[in-house]
Amino acid sequence: MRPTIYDIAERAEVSIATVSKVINNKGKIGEKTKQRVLAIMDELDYQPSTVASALTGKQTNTIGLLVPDIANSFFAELARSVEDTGHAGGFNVVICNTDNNPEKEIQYLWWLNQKRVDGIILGTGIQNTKALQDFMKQNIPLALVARDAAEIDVDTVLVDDYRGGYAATKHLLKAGHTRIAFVVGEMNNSSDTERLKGFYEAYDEHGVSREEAVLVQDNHSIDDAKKSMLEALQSDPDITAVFALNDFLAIGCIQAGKEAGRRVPEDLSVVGFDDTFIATLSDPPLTTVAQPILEMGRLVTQMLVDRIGGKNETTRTVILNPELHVRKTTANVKKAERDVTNS
Amino acid sequence: MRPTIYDIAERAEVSIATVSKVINNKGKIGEKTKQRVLAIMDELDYQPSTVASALTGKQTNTIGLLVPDIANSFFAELARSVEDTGHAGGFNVVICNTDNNPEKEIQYLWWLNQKRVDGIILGTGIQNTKALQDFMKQNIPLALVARDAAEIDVDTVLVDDYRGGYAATKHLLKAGHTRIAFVVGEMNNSSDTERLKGFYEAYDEHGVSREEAVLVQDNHSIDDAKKSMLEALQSDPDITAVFALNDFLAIGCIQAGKEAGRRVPEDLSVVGFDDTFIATLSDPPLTTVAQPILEMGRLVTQMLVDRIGGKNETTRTVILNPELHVRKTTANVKKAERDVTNS
DNA sequence: TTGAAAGCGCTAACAG
DNA sequence: CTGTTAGCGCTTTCAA
Repeated sequence: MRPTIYDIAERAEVSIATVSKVINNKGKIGEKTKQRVLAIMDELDYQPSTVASALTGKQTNTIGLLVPDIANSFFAELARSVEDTGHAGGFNVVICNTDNNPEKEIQYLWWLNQKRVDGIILGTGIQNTKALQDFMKQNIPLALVARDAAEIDVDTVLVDDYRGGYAATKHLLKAGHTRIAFVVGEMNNSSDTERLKGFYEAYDEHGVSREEAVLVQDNHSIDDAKKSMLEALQSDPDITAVFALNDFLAIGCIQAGKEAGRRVPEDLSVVGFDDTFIATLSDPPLTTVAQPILEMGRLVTQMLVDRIGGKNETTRTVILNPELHVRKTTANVKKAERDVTNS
Repeated sequence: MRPTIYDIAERAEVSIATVSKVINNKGKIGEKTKQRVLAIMDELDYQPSTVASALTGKQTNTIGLLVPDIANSFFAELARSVEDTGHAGGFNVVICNTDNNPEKEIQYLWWLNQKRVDGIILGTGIQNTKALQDFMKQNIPLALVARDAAEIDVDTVLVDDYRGGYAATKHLLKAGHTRIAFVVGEMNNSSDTERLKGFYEAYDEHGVSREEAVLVQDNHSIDDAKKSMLEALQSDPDITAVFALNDFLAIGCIQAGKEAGRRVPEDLSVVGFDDTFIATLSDPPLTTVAQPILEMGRLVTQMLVDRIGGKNETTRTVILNPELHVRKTTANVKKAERDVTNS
């Protein structure tokens, strides 16, 4: 069996209290005893049980991370950043895939609570606000990332989605596009709605009627986006550009464009969102609104760790600026028309 | 504060032993008391502390997963599968990114041990065999996935890398390619060496001299692959095909090809490995040797969970068959020559 | 059926 | 400086 603090105490001929003190480097212990105890701990491969010390009021040094799907690059990259930062602070992180399923979200929350994790990062929308507020009575540190939830008062890190939507749209509008497809998932979270607001704001500012825009909803995968974009392109050939709310959907749109015989970017401009690695690997490389994923992960984790440590009193919301990364999937609409004529 | 078993017992006017029994559905308790206790637990949002019960001999219901980098799609998809399967069995999973760094590998192992996780899945090469064997004295259930380690006796799930390498190469050879670049990372694990063996075996079988092959090593990223492939292509224009050991590297090679003015697949055929989602999203879609990632994750996790539960006595090694998925990045070399002549 | 009591491995007063 | 002791929240005999 694994050695316990008693085994160490016995072999070192001291009390368990003394051993505990050298483990935690607390109180005063003679240098000699300390060395002796240390030597024996080493010899026996002794490690204090986190389980036992957690029971006596200490932490579990574990945090939970809820995301819709870790296989989605955005969340994978975010998780990497969270884990790195947590690791640096002595924390392990347990991942939870919610699939945006309200029941799984709540279930995971309670599971983590039962395991006495020290804190939880929510990278998934919590649909059931009531249940969440109930949960918060447990008083376990929470932090939000890439999600906004005005109803609850917790540390939050996100990107200015409104500006992101605005920037992407303006870029397209300036290139002469007016009939733009807005390709989105469920449109059930603040990110989506904020981006749409920015989208419309740009329309207004350019004096283009919002009627010109075409909303393409309910896209949950590359294939969904491809399919619905294909339909949109067929029923409305005037569409010359698309703004997709994540890089995956954008890739689907590029594929749809190609399948519909539209060259990208000459005949169809595409802008994505997130700037995960697939944006650079796409062909052509994708113009997209970049979220500083790694920084977001680092920030939330740091905020959560600080809160666990009892620092920062008031809750904070950090809003980062998204940045439009112009690559090769967007072109001037005039150029597009000229090309079409020539071919 | 969170309610404890004592609070429940008090309110229900029974002993904590009774409460414990209804929690675990053990022993015999009167239906009435049972209902009363249950009602109170519910009312108080009571959840037994995993920490406390783990201290009294029960499990933590947590497993660890070590991977080089969760941001790498192969491991992200694997992690998703592991988490799903674990979740179904009542386990949470904590992720650990090792970056293939021997020190991090060992450190994580001991961290997890200290937290008393019930088992660990190794999806990363453990370079330090000695340290690993030392660790195994802790007697904590271990399982390997996508890695082979003949030195240690643990449950293992992997793909037949030899066959995978052979299949990919044969596909290229049959298309008339002989000068093939073998693009690999560090070549420091069994997967890589086995695939190389399969690669050479195909050469031998086709009566092509192994001298024809060109090894391109030390590629750790898309950019690495792109760069070294570009160099290879310039210094050796006779190369007409490449076999890259993962999809990322393959994408880099496609990019290199395009940059070198080679059309893919007409002037350069590319075969990857893994079949992560980026293979379908690449342009053209990537021909690649598919690993059944989800199944692999499901299997190891199930094996580990079974072992934790005290089932399966002897350790097992499950070898899955890789499958060549032919898509659009490979073409006949003759056709390539003809095309070149025409243009 | 129910309960009393002894631990699980560790921490934290409080005494010496 | 070092040791004694009382818990932390739960499980598990063993009696009643």
